[in-house]
Amino acid sequence: MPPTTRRMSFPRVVIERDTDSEESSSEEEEEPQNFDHEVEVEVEVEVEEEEVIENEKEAKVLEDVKKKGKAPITISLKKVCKVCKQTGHEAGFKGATYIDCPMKPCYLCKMPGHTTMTCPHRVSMEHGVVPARKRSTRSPLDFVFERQIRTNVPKIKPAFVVPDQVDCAVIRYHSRRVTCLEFHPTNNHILLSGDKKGQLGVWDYDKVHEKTVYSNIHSCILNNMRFSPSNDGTLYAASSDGTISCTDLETGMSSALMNLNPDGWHGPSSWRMLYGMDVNADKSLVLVADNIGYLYMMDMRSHNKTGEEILIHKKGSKVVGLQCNPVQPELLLSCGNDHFARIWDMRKLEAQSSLVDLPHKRVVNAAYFSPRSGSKILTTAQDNRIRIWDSIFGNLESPSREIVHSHDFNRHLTPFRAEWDPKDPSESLAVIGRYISENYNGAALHPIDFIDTSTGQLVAQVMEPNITTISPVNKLHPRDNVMATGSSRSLFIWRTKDDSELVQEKDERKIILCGKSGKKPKGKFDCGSDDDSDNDTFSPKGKKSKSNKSEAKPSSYTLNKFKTKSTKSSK
DNA sequence: AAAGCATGATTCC
DNA sequence: TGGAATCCCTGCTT
Repeated sequence: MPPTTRRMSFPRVVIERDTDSEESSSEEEEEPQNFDHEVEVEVEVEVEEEEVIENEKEAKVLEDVKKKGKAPITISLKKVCKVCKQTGHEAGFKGATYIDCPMKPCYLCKMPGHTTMTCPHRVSMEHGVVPARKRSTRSPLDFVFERQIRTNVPKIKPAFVVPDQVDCAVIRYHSRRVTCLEFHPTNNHILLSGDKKGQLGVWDYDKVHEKTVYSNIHSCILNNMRFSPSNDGTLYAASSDGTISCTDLETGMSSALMNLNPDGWHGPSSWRMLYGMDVNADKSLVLVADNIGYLYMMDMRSHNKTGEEILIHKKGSKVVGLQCNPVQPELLLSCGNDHFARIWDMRKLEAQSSLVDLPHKRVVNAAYFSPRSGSKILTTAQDNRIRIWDSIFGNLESPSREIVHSHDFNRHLTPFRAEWDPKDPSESLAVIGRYISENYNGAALHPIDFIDTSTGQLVAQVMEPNITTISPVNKLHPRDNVMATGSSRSLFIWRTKDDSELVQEKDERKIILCGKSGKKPKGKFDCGSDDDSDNDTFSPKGKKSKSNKSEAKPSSYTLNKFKTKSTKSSK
């Protein structure tokens, strides 16, 4: 299947400023940023000329120094690479295209000797995602064996359905970046979102305006949340404040069930945080793990801790992911900062007793069993590789596939996690946001990638000109062809184009602006009042139009800045 | 428009 | 072993 291409036109967008005062709290006064699309102008620097000038300047400096008879002070007037501090090249954005520092290893595959632009993992596919070569550490017998075991995976892969169009959004809904998302297990239009500040958002994206942010549940990062398997109005959340919260979504009442810091703050070295979390319906347990390698279990009925904590990862390292196998709930998968993902048998859980250790080259952000058979494992590591083990019953010595994909660690971003599409019967489609940007007709955009993990092929990359921030948090709906994205502080709901047109009468999107909006509204998502620039087309109208030869795209497509419903905006 | 800040894994000593 | 320096395509503010 060829990669799904970008949409050639974008629908009209209805923007509404949030009127209720439910917006998430935010200390600072906020000002919307500009979003006037300035098309990239390629500045072709005449290097030689510049060098001459610089040399002249340098010579002058040297001359002055000589006159004064003092020891020469080294003043470099040459432009210096901000990455390696050497001259002769410069790293950074040239328009919407990022130029790597050639002295550093490739930002994509991390190998030295080339840059992202010429990375072999990018060249063949134009957009940076290709399969790594399959490792040949397995014998043919392994594959035969594996085929016998994996019986419940369909032989013919159905066509993937990709939600590729933003249907509605809440902009600046959270007061800090979004850290996790969860769809309501039974109510199809409810999206739960957690943020770095510990706030919990509940948004009915069908009735777009129905949204709440709870700000008093946690005091810092909400790392993971799960619904109670026995009561879908109850949500558990694990936070870096060291507590598990249990929230009744009807009443908004919340209680802390576990507190790893009962004595309060005694400095960063003693503060405990909760990261990984899952629920085990069979055993009626909430499983959580902390920042120093321990696993805790809590009974969901009594809300009491059961048993002692168990060291499941290297002491002192974060355990960021926990998941019980969907088919065999006594199988537990964990992953963390010690560069391992591990499989455990919950019937004999103790330190050092893992069934399997899956080594990675860097921190493992996430590890998931496949959603239906539970027999595959998908991990996301900070070495820019997605790894897939095709069968937990087969040879687990090395991953079945490693897919090079840009999802680096950045301390200011929520860690990326590749997640399975729960609706894909073949258990091969996964979604993950992309770190490095693509020059998209002059705008640097960060697509969300859909990857066929059975081949490593990029199935689709979805993006939206108005989302200029990176989208590390993405969740596919368990039943509908819907995807939720958390990008910076905003939430987006994507649908497939056809579905979207069924839902919306016209080709219209509903965008709700939250957060304090300050003075003159102007720019992205915010052309509400007087900023009524009719220039909605986004085309290389630039001055020296020598840019984008390679981007052989239509000369213009409609960007449709998100408009207000108010009378003024539609011309 | 440029600079500053928030702040986590890793490396180095 | 532990603290300091380093970092890199961020996102926001002043």
